[in-house]
Amino acid sequence: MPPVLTPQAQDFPRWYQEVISKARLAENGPVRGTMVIRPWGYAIWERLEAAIDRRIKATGARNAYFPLLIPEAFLRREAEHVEGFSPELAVVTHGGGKTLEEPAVVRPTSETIVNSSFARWISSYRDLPLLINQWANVVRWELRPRLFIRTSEFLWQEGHTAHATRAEAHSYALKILEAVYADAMTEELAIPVFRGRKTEAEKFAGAEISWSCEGVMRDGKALQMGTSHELGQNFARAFGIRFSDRDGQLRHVWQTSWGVSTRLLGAMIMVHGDDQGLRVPPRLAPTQVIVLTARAGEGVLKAAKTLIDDLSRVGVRAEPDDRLDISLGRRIVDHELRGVPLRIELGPRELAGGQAVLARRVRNSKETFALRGLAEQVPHILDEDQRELLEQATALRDRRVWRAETLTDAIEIATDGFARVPWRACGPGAEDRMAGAGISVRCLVREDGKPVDDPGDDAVEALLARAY
RNA sequence: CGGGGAGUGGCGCAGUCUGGUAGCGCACCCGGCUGGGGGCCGGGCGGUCGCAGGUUCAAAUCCUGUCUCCCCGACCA
Repeated sequence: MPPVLTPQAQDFPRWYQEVISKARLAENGPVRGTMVIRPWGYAIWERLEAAIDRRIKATGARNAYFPLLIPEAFLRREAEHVEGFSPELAVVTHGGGKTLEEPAVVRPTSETIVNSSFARWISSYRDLPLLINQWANVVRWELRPRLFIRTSEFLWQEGHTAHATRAEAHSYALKILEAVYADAMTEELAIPVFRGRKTEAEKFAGAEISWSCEGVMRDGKALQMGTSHELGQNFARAFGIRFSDRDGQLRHVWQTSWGVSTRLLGAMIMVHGDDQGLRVPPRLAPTQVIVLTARAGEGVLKAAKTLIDDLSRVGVRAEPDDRLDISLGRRIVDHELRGVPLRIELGPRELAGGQAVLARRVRNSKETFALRGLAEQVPHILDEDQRELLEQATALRDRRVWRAETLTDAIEIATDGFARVPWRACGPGAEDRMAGAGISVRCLVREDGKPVDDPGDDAVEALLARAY
């Protein structure tokens, strides 16, 4: 595997600098391991964010913003939740020049502060379902931050909902997993994902059931790309979120929470990146076509401008590169490193023949096209490349997944990929054994593809892998 | 907290074992050439070798102490 694909500190490729940079802990610096997304990376994120946001809103959810600081006592209300998060909290002890009577934590996630509001907002079944989402940065003081994948501060989307029944909460949690997360990952990021249920050991602190999307990186390791939790009535009881039902009974709400983060950018890099740099899916690329003028000349600049206008007219995001003071090779490499999907080269030579060279980043190919009518073909080429990226990623994934019948075989396989093994065959204590080998159950799935209602069912399989 | 490794011009590194004029690549500056895949030639600027102490005629190099950073593991979107 090309080492360049894994964002290890020792092999930061140059293109990494274009997407993200790591802010170091310094006197004037921010939190250790905080991500700073640079303009090109941010523009990619912005498109991804918009794509996810659209899908979230289509489920009926609305955006809101909640406070950054959470009274410590809120965290303590849900026993498992506080236990899960305590070690990684950043705590504010001073404010206004004085020691605070009660410390406040910087949100690691917002269940507690959101639910303290929900308790006041909900009183009737008519208030349900309440579907709220927020885009926010959160802080988790991880022992060991990892670039892209686990930074101390990260930007994400967290959804919080309240429903009248368990069944409603259940189906909503799955709708988010499927119609929002899996769909955006497949269609926008061009990354295929496994959807499944977390084991008791792996589920979210405070949840009854956690569902997740698991991606397979180029090196065979797993990345949890998104989670959707069924919180049952745990937080409802802790925060007193009750409603009068149709029958006049006072009941606790059933809740969900779910999130995806800038980690998705890490997934994009680790799945699609190659030794030439990043490859950005056309749908997410801030610039889809770079029109590169090879040499100066009266006709050339004009032809480039015309082409860009034509491309814009058919809905393609195109930009010129006419920096003739920089060598051609340098300019080409710049765009390759950033993963701009298409590069069209124009020079006197092409112009004389009424042609242009089209270089496709996804398949690393180069062909000559007639200039006339080229713009109209570009949208189709971009669609094709988007599809091809997904196909490549799917093939890559499928090569990494193997079936096993016993836990021993599965552990062997999972040291270098994914093992799919009957969960029942693993038996009690299986997860401890895996942990010894650096492996974990990424999620539980069913052979028939349906969600896992009962982990004890014969049809349930476990997906084992090493994880980021 | 456990196990490794590294601190040398702006960045990346060699030199340390075996003490003897601090070097290389990139970047930067100047001049010229070149311009269809990270340009070439020549000239230049820039470092009290993490810090403190010690040994020695002489320390980046040996000794003692100390600080910092990175990697692997444990925690995790």
